[in-house]
Amino acid sequence: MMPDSGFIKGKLAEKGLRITPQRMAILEAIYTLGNHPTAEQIITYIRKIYPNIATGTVYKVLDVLIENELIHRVKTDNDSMRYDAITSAHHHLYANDSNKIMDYTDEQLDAILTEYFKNKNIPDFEIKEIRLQVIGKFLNN
Amino acid sequence: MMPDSGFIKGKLAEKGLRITPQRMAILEAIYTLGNHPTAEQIITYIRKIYPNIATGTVYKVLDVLIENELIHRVKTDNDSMRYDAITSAHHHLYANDSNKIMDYTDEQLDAILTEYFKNKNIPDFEIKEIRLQVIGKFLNN
DNA sequence: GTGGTTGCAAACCCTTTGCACGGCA
DNA sequence: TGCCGTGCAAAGGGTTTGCAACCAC
Repeated sequence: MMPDSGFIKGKLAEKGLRITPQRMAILEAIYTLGNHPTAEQIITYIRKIYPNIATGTVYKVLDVLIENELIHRVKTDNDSMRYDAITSAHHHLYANDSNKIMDYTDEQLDAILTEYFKNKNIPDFEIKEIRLQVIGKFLNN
Repeated sequence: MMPDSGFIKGKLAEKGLRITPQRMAILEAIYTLGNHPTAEQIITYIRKIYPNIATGTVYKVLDVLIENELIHRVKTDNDSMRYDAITSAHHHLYANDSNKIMDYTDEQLDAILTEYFKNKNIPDFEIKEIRLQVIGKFLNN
């Protein structure tokens, strides 16, 4: 996936964020890299065409993007943080032997969970988001 | 919750682990502290009665306990690691404004999820565990 | 113009590691 | 007794911070 710069610009503008080359590069990197890149992977990718970007800048921009809900942060039990462009609600499959993470989206599952929690109604807790982590391993590879 | 030392000893013995004062203290601390303590909270708690325990030892013991499935490691998006005595399969409620974590156990939910994934059967992926993270906030407190 | 952003490098913090000593089985 | 476990202190590594220069708006 290689979004054009208009798409990326739009995402930033939508949130009233200042458009800077760094922010565009970082957001584009996350969309392009796709598979839940680490900060390091994002930095490496961007430096190929933009060698001067600073590590600190990347972390600061990532924080801004998270605050503005343009990306998510994903963490596993024995891993550094990973970043993830927000497209729609989705769940994750974790392979605990290979550190791979895959998205899992299924409307039926979301419907089941919503229905379940509507009936359960946990007292004094307001649900904002439901995330499922499915842990296991990928076969044959 | 304040488990007696026989209970703790049993847990270690069950797994064929050598019984040492440090291991007993750490496991007992996790049971007693209850609410998903951080390593630091565990260390502080233990040092009150056992001032000489080394930080490195605590981390090493925690790793051993995890490997032997006596405890779990829980991670949130903006937090250091937390530890959790394993009692039975359970899910977590995260409050993202207060860093609180609560356990959530419900057999009906587990049944629904198991049923769902049995029918779905994700290709090339063998499920070991399903964890739900419910993110939101606690009301009135 | 000016307040939000960036680059840089040092600081941070939690966690891990190596090694000699000590204590459980 | 032999070997695993512990203490200690230093190193590690990803992330954060402070500040001056810079540039989007």
